[in-house]
Formats: sequence, structure tokens, C-alpha cells
Amino acid sequence: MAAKRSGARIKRPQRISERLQPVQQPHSEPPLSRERIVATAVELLDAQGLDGLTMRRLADRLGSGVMSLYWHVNNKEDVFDLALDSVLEYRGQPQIVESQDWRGEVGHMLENWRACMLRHPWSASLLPRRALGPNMLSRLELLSKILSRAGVADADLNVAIWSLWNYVMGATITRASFDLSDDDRAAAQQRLARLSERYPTIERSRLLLDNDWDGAFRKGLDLLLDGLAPR
Amino acid sequence: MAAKRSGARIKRPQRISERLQPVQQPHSEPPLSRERIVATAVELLDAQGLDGLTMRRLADRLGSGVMSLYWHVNNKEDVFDLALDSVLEYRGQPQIVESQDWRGEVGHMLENWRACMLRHPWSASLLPRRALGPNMLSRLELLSKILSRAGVADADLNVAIWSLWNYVMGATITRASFDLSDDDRAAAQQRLARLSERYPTIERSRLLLDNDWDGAFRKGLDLLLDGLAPR
DNA sequence: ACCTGAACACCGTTCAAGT
DNA sequence: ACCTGAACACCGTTCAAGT
Repeated sequence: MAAKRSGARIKRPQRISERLQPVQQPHSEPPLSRERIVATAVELLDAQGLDGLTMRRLADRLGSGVMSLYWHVNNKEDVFDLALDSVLEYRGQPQIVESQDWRGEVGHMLENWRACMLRHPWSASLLPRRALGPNMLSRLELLSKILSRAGVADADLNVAIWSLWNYVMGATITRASFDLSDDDRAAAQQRLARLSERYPTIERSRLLLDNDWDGAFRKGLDLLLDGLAPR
Repeated sequence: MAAKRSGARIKRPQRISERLQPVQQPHSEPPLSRERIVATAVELLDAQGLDGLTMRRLADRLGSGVMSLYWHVNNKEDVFDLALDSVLEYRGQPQIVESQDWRGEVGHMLENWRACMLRHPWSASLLPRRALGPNMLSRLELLSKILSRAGVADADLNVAIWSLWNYVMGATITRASFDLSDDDRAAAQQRLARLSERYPTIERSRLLLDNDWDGAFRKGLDLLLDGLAPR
């Protein structure tokens, strides 16, 4: 352990060898910063999942001591909040053109939102449990604006937004979870086959193996948008 | 500790004193069993939330040593799976009457499913991450049967089921999470007010304070059922 | 068959201290 | 202003052992 630590520390005195052969030194890290911490946390979450994020592992990856993190960040919850929101950025059209295509705009934003979360499968299940960060609020603001401009009455606006939120979140959380465990899914369907006398219908339709998630998502979304469309 | 243990054990020999003065002994626990472990785990989860469930705390509540649990249960994951499924039991009509009211039946099961999860707010966010237990599979089987009998084509069945699943899960997870943190919600809306120049629309509609969750749920569900109904 | 404590390899965070 | 190690109060689980 002492050996490992001193190994990490020689980076300073070794200046000469650095000069002669720019060693690609893995531990010549830039100084700690909130941004670097968040970016690394996202990497770690992508690689190891929700349970894989540990203050100790995070510090390791950053080449710093554990407690150094706490200068830039309040606690682990904070790291989760920041990592989550950082993954939800949206660059839609900056100024909404007065387009007639509100359905297209809503669809685009929601599909993009879903895609962001699927790219970081830990994010979807985290989102409902945490306070909404600025990027998520921006998305809701945009959604709200589009729907309002499309003619949805103020009184119906919140219901519409939450219905869409509910649907997107449910679809994405489910898809992300099922995706994480392909083997489990096969195992589940096999278990089902063994119990086929108890669950004949879903066994026959191979419910647990059906994986046209994108199609199902789009279909359900269309139904909702049909219903929410101002008449 | 030895005292506690022997206290738990005298339950058998003590028949006489039980007769004369049914001591209400707090630690005269019945023997450990899978059922008792699961029931106590649910209690603990209800009281302390997902992070509150600890093998050590669970054992404490059961008046046993931690490692005793591992005789009845493989590991903590197992406890989660069992607690979750135990909370999802459904007693619909045992044999589906050949009713015309498929919408009513579907609605009833889904509302009940949601109610079960809201009664145990930890359960909703847990469900998508875990293998489906027998009670959940029964619900899906029933849903599948009703829809199929109502005339939904086999090819559309899985899409219909997953759309409903997505919606119910999203709505329930969101509601359960927001419910857990009333203060946070108010704080969020206040934070929003401070930033009202950035999020004018959702600030004005008080999106984060709108809490007709049940109404919104029903409305979105109706839209989906409208769309899924066989023509 | 059922239960146990000691021990191991981890956690997040407080604190007092270093530069 | 920024970083640190030691220490504390926890975790889940292995193991070898008890009855």
C-alpha cells in the first residue's frame, strides 16, 4: 500500500524523464474540479452501474484522496444529482421557430430525452427519486411552451405534461432495466415455460422476450399525443 | 445478548406463566421463517425506506442474529425480491366472468396495482430492476387474458401490455417519489420562482405543485385504453 | 436442521491537520 | 483555497463452529 502510494507520487520529481519522453503518465491529472468529478462519476456509473459509484473508487479514478472530493462537493447525493443532470442536456432549436409541427417537436425532445437516458442506463431509475436539475427543468419548460403554443389550454397543461413524463419514464426505466439483464430475461422466460400451466397466455405470446421496445414506445406515445392534441 | 437469546427461547417451557399472565413478552418471538423475515422486511421498508433495510436491522427486529437470516434466505437481494412480490398480490375475480366490461376489469387491476405500490412507496422504484415474481406474473397473465378475450389481436398484445406497464410504472414511481418529499417539492417550486426568468411557463402553471396525481393518472390511462381498444 | 459470533473487505463522512 | 490520513460507525457476507 505504501508502495502504491509512493508510486503515484513520484510524478513531480520525475520531471526529467517526463521531458525526454513525455511518458503519457497516467497519473499526471489536472487539478480536481467539480466538472472533472462529475465527468468521472458519469464514466464510473456507465462502467459499473449505480452500485459501482463509490466515493473511494471515484477518488481513485481521479488520482486524489477520498476526502479531497468533499471540498468540491457536499456529499455522495450531490454527486448523483450532478451526474444525472449533466447527462440530460438538450440542445433543441434555441429559439423555437413558429413551426406548425408541434407534434414533431414534442416527439423529438421526448425521443432525445429517452435516448440520453438509455445511453446511461443508471440515469432513468435515478431521475424520479431526485430533485429536478436545470437541464431537466429546461426540458419541461420547453415541453410546456410547445404544448401551450400548440393550443393546449392552461388548465390541461400540467396533466398533459405529467402524462408524457409518466409514460417516458416508465418506458425508459423498464427498457433500461431489462436491457441490463439479457440473461435474466431469457432465464425468466424459461422459468415461465416451466410454469406454463400457470401463465399460459404470456408464455405463449413470449411477453418477456418481446423486445421491440422502440416500436412499443413510439406507438404508446402516439396514442397519448393523439389524446392530448387540442381539438 | 445471551439473555436476549434465552429470552427468545423460553417461550416453549413457559407455558404456565403464559397462562396466568400472558406476558406480552416483547422478545418471545416465534421461530425464524421465510414468511416472518419477509413480513418484517416489508415493515422495515415501509418505516425506513429502501436504504433503511439492512440485514443487521432486520435481524434486530426479528430478535435473531444477523447470520441466522442466511439460513432462510440467500442474500439481501433475495429479501428485496420476496418483499416486493409479497406486496403485489392480487385477488381479482378468481375466474373471469365472461363480462363485457373488459375496460372495467383492466382499469380495476391497474388501479389496484398502483394502489399496492403506493401503499409501499419503495416498491415501485424497485419493481423494474428485479426479476418478476409470481404475483406480478399473475397480474400480467390476467391482463393478457382480458385484453385477448376483449379482441386485441395476438400481434398487438405485447405492445398493449408493455404500453400499459410503462404508463403505470412511470406514474407510480413518479408519484411515490414526489410524495416522499413534500418539502423538497415546495423547495423546488421556490427555487423555480427564483429562476422564473429561465422557466417562466412551468413556473406560472405551478407544475411542481400540481398534485392531482390520481386525476392525471386516470386521464392518461383512459387515453391509452382508447387507443388500445380493438375496433 | 437451524442458529451463532468473529472476522473480512468494504462503505460515507467527521475531524483535525497540513500546504 | 485546496488537499490529506486517521478514525468512526456502519455495511453484506464467508467461515468455522455450535446445538
